[in-house]
Amino acid sequence: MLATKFQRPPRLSDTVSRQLESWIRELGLAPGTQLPTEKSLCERFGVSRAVVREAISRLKAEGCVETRQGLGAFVAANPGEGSFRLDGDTVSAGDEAADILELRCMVECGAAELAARRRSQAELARIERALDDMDRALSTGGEGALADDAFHVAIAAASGNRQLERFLAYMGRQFSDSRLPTWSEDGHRAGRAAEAQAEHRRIFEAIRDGRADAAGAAAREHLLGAARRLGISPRHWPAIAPVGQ
Amino acid sequence: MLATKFQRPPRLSDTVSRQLESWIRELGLAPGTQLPTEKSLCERFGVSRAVVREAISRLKAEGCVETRQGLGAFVAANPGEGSFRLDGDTVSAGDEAADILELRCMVECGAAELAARRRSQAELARIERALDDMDRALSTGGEGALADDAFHVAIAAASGNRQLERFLAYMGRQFSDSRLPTWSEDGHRAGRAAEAQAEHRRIFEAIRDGRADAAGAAAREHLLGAARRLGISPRHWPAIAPVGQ
DNA sequence: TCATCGAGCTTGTCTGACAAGTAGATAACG
DNA sequence: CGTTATCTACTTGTCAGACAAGCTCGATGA
Repeated sequence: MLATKFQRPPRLSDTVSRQLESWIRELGLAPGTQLPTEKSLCERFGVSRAVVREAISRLKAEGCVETRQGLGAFVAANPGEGSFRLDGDTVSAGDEAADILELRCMVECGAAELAARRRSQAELARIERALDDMDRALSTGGEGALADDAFHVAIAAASGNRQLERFLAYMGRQFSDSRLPTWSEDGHRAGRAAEAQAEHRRIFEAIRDGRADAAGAAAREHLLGAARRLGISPRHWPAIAPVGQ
Repeated sequence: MLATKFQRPPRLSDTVSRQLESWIRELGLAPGTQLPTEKSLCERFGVSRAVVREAISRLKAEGCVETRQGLGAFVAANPGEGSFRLDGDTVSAGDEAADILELRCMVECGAAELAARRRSQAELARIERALDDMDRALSTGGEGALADDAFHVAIAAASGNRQLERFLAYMGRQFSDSRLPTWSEDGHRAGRAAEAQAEHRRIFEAIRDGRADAAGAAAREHLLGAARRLGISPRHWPAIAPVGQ
């Protein structure tokens, strides 16, 4: 099934974009250098403009090309540095996990504050639904990690800031393991799940009541609690606790 | 010149790809799920097939969609897994520029607070050096954007959080244009450069004196000022101003 | 029952056209 | 002569319609 993937003839736009990319890299074109026009690329590669445009569209998505209507296409400022990545290996290492948690704390607190200011009824309901799901998981001893995820995603969405939402979603994915110790059987028994849920509820109530500062503080408490439950608390971490006091 | 970036109307294909992406994530479509056909997407978004194809091409490049000729388009195995990206094109749309600034504000304020707590003498000196460079640029009417960049990078480094530093460096790259209106000839004449520099100095002094809250507040003021200088202040933005009051 | 074929769908590619934005030359004006 | 306004040529962005290539599935026939 997947084998067919490898014998499928490559699409023209892929070929062109690959050639263009290596062309840029090999010639070491400086950022800002203008690329040939679409028309001349069509002639050079012997393809239609649609293909060239799709190839360029891909390079744009990869961040190594920018285009301006009426001007042309240019080598982007930082080819290859177009994205931010927290790679999985570093996430587990002690200090870096703490750093990431700290970064996440800043953003998550900000999201909670904004959510308290801007939440709509629908978004509030979505947050509460996730909260209820976790309540159920708590009473049945079941799996609550998914609802936990949904809870944080819903808060990010309620912040009304799409970029913030995307960034937190990204961090959440990288940190998906981090909820296991809380919602595992052990976590239920040791009361970690109940503890986390209490923190969740405080965040929700503050957002519901529109108390931005309280929401931020509750989020901070929750992240601190998460760090404790994960056993993370190196030299760096404690420093952020007193923020706002 | 590059400042026009912020008022450029977003391209249709960007809008479509963005909507498609959020659509996929919000519905939580499982990997392998088939997407609507290009034709129906055209009707749904009211655009031509070329636009839909470019949007999909972009999602393919981002790795969250795969297509098979004769079959259709499908949600990829790991949608948006590997990295986080604020791409240059989406930065242009007004609301999104505001969202990014808002996100940046959270992180930059946090960095300033941490820097005030953790700065070493060497890091402090590095910040001051960048500040002096900007002073020189100010008095000679010269170019200060590079030193401006160095200033913020130095603060991020002084936070002692590597991940935070990397993330701010990434955002700084994406936002490199944003300092032009401040340090351009016009910016010098209109006093924007002097204004920014005064804000810089307040941040530096708070960090030097170890006043974390003041450093955070000064950073917030600076980001608000930057937004003002860029002419960004849509519905979203003002809400973050009163944080901490 | 089973192999074959074809209609009808999908994406991939091509073509030609027009709209929108920019830079540079040209012309008009003080 | 210098400055401003306009116009032209060129670029990317978008549209429309067509055909090619690949896939699914049911009708057809042995």
